[in-house]
Amino acid sequence: MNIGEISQKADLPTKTVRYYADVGLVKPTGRSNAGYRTYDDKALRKLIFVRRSRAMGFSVQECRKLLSLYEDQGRASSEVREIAKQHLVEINAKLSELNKLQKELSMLVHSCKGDNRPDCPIIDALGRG
Amino acid sequence: MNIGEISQKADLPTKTVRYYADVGLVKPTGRSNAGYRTYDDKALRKLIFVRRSRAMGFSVQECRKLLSLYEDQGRASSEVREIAKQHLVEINAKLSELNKLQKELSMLVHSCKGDNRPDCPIIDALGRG
DNA sequence: TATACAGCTTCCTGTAGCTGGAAGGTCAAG
DNA sequence: CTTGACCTTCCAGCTACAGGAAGCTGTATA
Repeated sequence: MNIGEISQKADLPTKTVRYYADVGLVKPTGRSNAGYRTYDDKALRKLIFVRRSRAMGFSVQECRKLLSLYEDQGRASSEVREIAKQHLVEINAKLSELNKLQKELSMLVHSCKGDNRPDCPIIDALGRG
Repeated sequence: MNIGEISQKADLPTKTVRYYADVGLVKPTGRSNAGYRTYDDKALRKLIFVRRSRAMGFSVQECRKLLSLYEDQGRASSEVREIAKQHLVEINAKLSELNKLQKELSMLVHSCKGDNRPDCPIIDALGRG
């Protein structure tokens, strides 16, 4: 497979596949005579794995680790679980922060009449403190 | 005020204050003979306004707009409200995405025993599809 | 066979919002 | 006079790519 084909199958932009190759996350299986990157089905599975991991919010670094565990038939599931748990902690933190933000901002939006007068509780709230 | 003093009062790193000056968000009031940035109380209020806006998740671009509205005594509150509302939409989108993620990942973490055996539902889930 | 056109290559730049560091000038205290 | 804190500019790096230029390759068609 050339990069275009695998990009389609993995549902990733070619730019991204090339990037993953550059940073050594998923390297091409080989090169054609003309220098084209070539990929096999195993690489495809890896790319899909990475896409899904990224969609789960794992960083490229984390994907690197997860991928090596994915590859390693003898790995312990505890390692994977640790990464996922840590990630979950971060997600929860972000979630509660966003929730706070949402409450505060929606309160402000609702308290603001949004008319032509300059009186605006949103601006006032941002200016205080 | 020199940059150090205003940074403390505004509760922002000097690097950040300098950055805001560079991008023209909050410019120093003037320069001392030695070339030191100098700030007055009005600039301080602006910096605090920006800090709070950033904490509310507004981008620097949005802060630029909000700041000009903050400065403009004759502005209509509807403009501010529009920005805030749009921002709220984005926050809500992110929130629901994160919620989905959280559910999925915590399900995976709970279904994974995390022992020394290589059998791992997390990896399996990432590998499928 | 010429030519068009899609697909591939590398390399460079830019994004957001800073942060860290190097090299060097300035200011007040001891 | 020296020390040390504070300031300056400039340059690099961070994440995870995206956009684009210049140029080679592969195939289909006139």
